[in-house]
Amino acid sequence: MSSIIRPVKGTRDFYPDLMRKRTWLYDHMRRAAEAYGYQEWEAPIIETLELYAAKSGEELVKEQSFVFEDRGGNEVTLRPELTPSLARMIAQKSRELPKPIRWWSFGPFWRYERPQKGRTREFFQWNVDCLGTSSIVADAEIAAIAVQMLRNIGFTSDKLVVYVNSRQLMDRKIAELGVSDKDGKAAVLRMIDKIDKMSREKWHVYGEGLGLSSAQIEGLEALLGNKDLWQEAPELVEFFGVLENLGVRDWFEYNANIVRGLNYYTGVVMEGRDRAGDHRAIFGGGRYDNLVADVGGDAVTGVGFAMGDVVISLIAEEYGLVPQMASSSAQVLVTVFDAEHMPASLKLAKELRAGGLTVEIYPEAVKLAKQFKYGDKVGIPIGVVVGPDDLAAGTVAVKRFADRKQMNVAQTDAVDAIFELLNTNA
RNA sequence: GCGGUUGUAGCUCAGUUGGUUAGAGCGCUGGUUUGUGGUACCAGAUGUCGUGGGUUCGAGUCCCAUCUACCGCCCCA
Repeated sequence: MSSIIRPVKGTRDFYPDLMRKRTWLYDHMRRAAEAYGYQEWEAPIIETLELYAAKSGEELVKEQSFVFEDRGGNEVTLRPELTPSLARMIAQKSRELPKPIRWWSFGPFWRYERPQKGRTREFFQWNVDCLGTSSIVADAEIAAIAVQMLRNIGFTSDKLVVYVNSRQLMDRKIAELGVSDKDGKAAVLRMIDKIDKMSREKWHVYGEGLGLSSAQIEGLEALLGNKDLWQEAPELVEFFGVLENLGVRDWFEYNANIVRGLNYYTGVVMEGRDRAGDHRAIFGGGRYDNLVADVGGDAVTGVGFAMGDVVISLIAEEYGLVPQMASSSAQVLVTVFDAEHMPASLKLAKELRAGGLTVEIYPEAVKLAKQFKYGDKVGIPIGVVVGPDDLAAGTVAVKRFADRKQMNVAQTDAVDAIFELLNTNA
């Protein structure tokens, strides 16, 4: 046991039980994105370090990415996020792609951090982005898609919430406090991000450490406590208005504390959370109007969000929203009466498949009880038996496990009979 | 990088102030039932007690180290 080679720290082995849950999430993500006309795409999972160096968070690139040299001596990184790859790909084709560009993606990402609850080193992330339009409708649409997915899996707005803020608004307000240089503003944004994580005293000390006066710190505090601040930002007023029309306004709240860590955000920023506050952010996103130009392309504006698979899975499990799913994808288990009847079972399985059913055959002539037990255990709804009596009569025994309903039907009618059983309730 | 918790059967765990052959439930195998699973009853198999050292007449239990997973901090796309 202890000699089995271990998996890499922070990775998860997707055994079928877990894989089914991931696929379940993926299906809901796909449905939500496609409902709004988004196209699926994918980027490479390794990129040059250079791609991230400019615009992602500094900590992210320097300390939390898997960076290594390839055999040619080039520095490459396992992608820690998708948006820079998106910007790069858009930049390459920005003149030929019809706008708005509506794309979604789901794939693996890596961050070299200490694994904890809701955080792994390899994780899967759903990205939805709309580029080539500055309309606030795009910001709201992106937000609505995230909510759509959460609704699809059974969440309601009393459990989850999306906090919203505007980088432009905060920029303006911070400038009004007398912080105008770029680095100073970035430091204040980080300070805002920390307000919920430290005591008021510590937070004040932290602010003083940044060189802020106590008047400035108190001003900032008042700012963050102001629930109506959004009314001073036309983009937020409009944003909430569009959400109203899209029918999802109840999921959203203004929150001045939300600024998000990424450096490239320029406008609306958002963060999905559980209202109970027991978990990390479910998704995060915002508008990034300069990113495509920053990787060398024409100016193409964009807005998007990313949802990791880990936190949403934890919360969905917590609220009992993940359905029980059968292990086997088969609708029918063809049993084997004894070794002599194996050919008859194989032929029957072939015919059932030809009739459009998914079929597992039991590969050994063990006693029927064992075969039935197996079929029930892996979640196959129907079992069939072809024994000597059936063979002589040209029939098969068809049984629905759920209610033990069993009937003998002519072999030629088996497909219809099974579909009938599958389509009626036990 | 810092602090803490943890590790005993396939799984979830119990195991007294250190004491002789390490237990339970679930699961698994067989049987009650040689053409039929979910319940019930009967029987059975299964352990380098994470790893390496140390203390002791004696260690699953105490000490040290180490690894793993987990929980915080840091950071967070």
